[in-house]
Amino acid sequence: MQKLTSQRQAILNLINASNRHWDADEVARALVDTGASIGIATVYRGLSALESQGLIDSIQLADKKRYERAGKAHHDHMICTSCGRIEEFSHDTIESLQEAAAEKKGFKLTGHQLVMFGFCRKCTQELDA
Amino acid sequence: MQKLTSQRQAILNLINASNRHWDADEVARALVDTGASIGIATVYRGLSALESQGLIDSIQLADKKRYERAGKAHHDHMICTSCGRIEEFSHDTIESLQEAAAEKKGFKLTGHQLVMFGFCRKCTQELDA
DNA sequence: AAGATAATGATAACTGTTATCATTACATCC
DNA sequence: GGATGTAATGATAACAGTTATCATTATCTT
Ligand SMILES: [Mn+2]
Ligand SMILES: [Mn+2]
Ligand SMILES: [Zn+2]
Ligand SMILES: [Zn+2]
Repeated sequence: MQKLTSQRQAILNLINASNRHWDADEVARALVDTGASIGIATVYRGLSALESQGLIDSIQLADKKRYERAGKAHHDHMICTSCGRIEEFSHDTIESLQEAAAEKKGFKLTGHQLVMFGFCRKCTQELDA
Repeated sequence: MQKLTSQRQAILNLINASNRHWDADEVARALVDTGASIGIATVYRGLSALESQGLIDSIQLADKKRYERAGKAHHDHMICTSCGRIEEFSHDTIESLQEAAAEKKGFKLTGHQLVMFGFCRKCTQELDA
């Protein structure tokens, strides 16, 4: 991929302008809502092109892939199964212990994904009330 | 679910008899190969019924769900992206640091999944050779 | 043995995603 | 500026994994 078309520019701007974790459909709808014209296939291709340029990041959740802006330091995710809120966190010790665990098994790591599920503070309070 | 049918028994026996991580299709084919007659829908229903009984465990990978026998202690997974090998590991400190990270964000954890990707020892050697 | 209920299996339907392919937009060279 | 090669677009088909539908069958309880 070489051409940074107006569609891909629009996708990139949208994602860069927020801290959300977008799925392909949300991106498409948000762009169409601003009056842009973009096909869903173009969104999928654009997202994966932008990701392989390193311009955006992604996490693969159970059902679908979600994209977020790049440039933040590495982090993992905590997902509220009640309201869908996605919280980011990072923990250097966890990261290095992962490396250690891999080494112990003779694995050469290329990546990892740690996802934690539970209830965010707000949802916990609402459920307790 | 209350009825332990021959089909579900067969699924359970198959999974209990190995350390593999099975997807639905593999289970179906393995059972058909032994001469059993079982529909793919029944396999899906059986797997999820057995899981909610706690009789088998699962991990949700990017593309599909995989089932393994229950009863092993909690562990996470390391996957070789070259040969598909799935190695299990557990690390108490990582587990408790996860708890700590969640608490810091006000999250009440209900579960988590840590998957590491890379090259297993064998594949690393083959690639170096 | 009956009756109630849950499971089965073939298949349709659904979701997220990639492939196809004709058309369009860019960029480059003349 | 115009021809030409190349990559992107968009509508839509296809695909994988999974769940839903529904008539039929098996299992459990009395
Ligand atoms: Mn991490
Ligand atoms: Mn763990
Ligand atoms: Zn929440
Ligand atoms: Zn390997």
